[in-house]
Order: sequence, then structure tokens, then C-alpha cells
Amino acid sequence: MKKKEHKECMSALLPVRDTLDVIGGKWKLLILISVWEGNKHFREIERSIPKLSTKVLSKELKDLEANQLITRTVLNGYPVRTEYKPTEHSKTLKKVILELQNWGINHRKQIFGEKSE
Amino acid sequence: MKKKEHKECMSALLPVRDTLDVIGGKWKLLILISVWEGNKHFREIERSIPKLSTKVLSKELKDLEANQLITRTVLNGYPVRTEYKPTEHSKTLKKVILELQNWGINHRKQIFGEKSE
DNA sequence: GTTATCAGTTACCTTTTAGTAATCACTTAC
DNA sequence: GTAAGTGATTACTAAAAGGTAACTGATAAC
Repeated sequence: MKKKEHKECMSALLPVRDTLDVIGGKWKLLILISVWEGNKHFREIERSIPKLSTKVLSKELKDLEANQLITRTVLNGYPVRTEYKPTEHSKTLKKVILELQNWGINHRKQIFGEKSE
Repeated sequence: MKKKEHKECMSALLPVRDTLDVIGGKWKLLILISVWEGNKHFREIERSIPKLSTKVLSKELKDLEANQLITRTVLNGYPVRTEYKPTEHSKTLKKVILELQNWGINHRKQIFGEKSE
């Protein structure tokens, strides 16, 4: 029966959904890359990404932390400082991102190449 | 300088963004899978995906067609029928989806496994 | 005491996205 | 002629996402 196949496909979709939730959205990958590059502090990350507001950054950092892609450490000092660092787990994303990138490049070729036909 | 690296990362992000735009969102993959499974007609696809409205389906099908993941053929007949079919190009997505799926599965393990620590 | 920096939070408003329901044009069946 | 099925579109509404800007509390510099 077709229904069964359908259900299997659907269950396969759940992890896909998870992944897209983790890296999807306008800012998540930008922020992750910024942290991978070595930006550690809130204002530093904020300034490294144009048009990103403190509110959104705050929310996205929480999400990334909840997904164990970054760690947050509060250093007590004169002006309170926090330190964000990428986790080992976050590095496993690089392969996925590369795959998405390659498909995107090929897709562009496909779309613009077929235009003339 | 760090700025240069940053810019390169950012340009690598453009194709990633493209890919996420193509397959992201709540319904795109569900619809694509439905078409891969052999559902050809508008109502057929609509009925195969619970909670999907005609409005959204209509919009998403256009997007998928614009991205050359499906083809749309109008068969003129008594009740007008249209036929949606997956393209060869759409099949190249399967590898990407598998990658997303695998990462999602591992990510779940990571999140739930680390809870106890 | 005023200004500035750090790391955010909060309230408010706008934009985007998605859902509901009605409608259109056409044809078949009764 | 009335209902039902085809493939949609349109208008209206609700919910989610995103942006703006002010503000907190602490300290340090001037």
C-alpha cells in the first residue's frame, strides 16, 4: 500500500525538520559563522553582522545555546562580560552546510542554464 | 585580516541561503515528497497532506515549479486536470535531504544524551 | 554628576506568513 | 436546474516573526 511508504517518508521528515529548525531562519548561520570566526562577545557578534538587532541576537544566541552549538560563559568583572564559543558538536554542521552550499551552486546553474531553452 | 575571511564565509552563505529558501518552510518538502510518491493532481496532493490549504498549496506549487523541481501540465478535458510531476533535477535534492536527516538524528542523540551530565 | 561601555530586557509597532471561507468557470450526473 | 468535482484565486483574519527604541544595573573615565 502507498499509505505505508507515505508514513515512512513522513517520519524521515522529522529529523529533517529538526535540522532546518536549528539552522534555518535569517540569522542562525550568520551568527554561528561569526562565532566560528572567533567573535566571542555579545557586542562583538552584533557589530560583525550588519542589520542584526540586539533583540534578535539575544533570542538566537539562546536557541543556539539550547541546541548546544555554542556555550555561554559569564565572566564577572567591571563591565560584565560574556563569552560565546562554538562547541565540538557545532562542527558536525559544517558538512551539512557544505552540502547545502554545493546544491545551491548547482541549482543556480540549473535555473540560469535552462532559461535559454 | 579577519574581515576578508568573514566576507568569504558570507559569500559561501549565499548558495546555502538559496537552498534553504527552496526547501525550507513548513510545506515544501511535504509537497515534494507527495509528488515523488506519485500524487499528480492538485486535489490528490492536497488530500495527501493533512492541514494543507488550497491557498498555500497553490503558492508552494508555483515556487516548486519556478525552481524546476516539478513540472505542471494542463490537460484539457471535461473537468480541467493538471498534472504535477517531479523533475530529474528534483532528485538531486535527495542526497541533501538525507544529509539533513542524518544530522537531525545525531543532533537528537546529542541533545538527549547530554541531558544527564 | 554626566557620559560611555557591557549585556541584555521590555514594550510597542510593522511586516510577513499562514489559515478560513467564499467564489469563479467549466462539465457531468441526476 | 441543482449538486458535485475539477483547479484554482481573492478577500479577510489571525498568528508569528522581526524591527525600533527606550531602559536597567553595574562600573569606569572625565
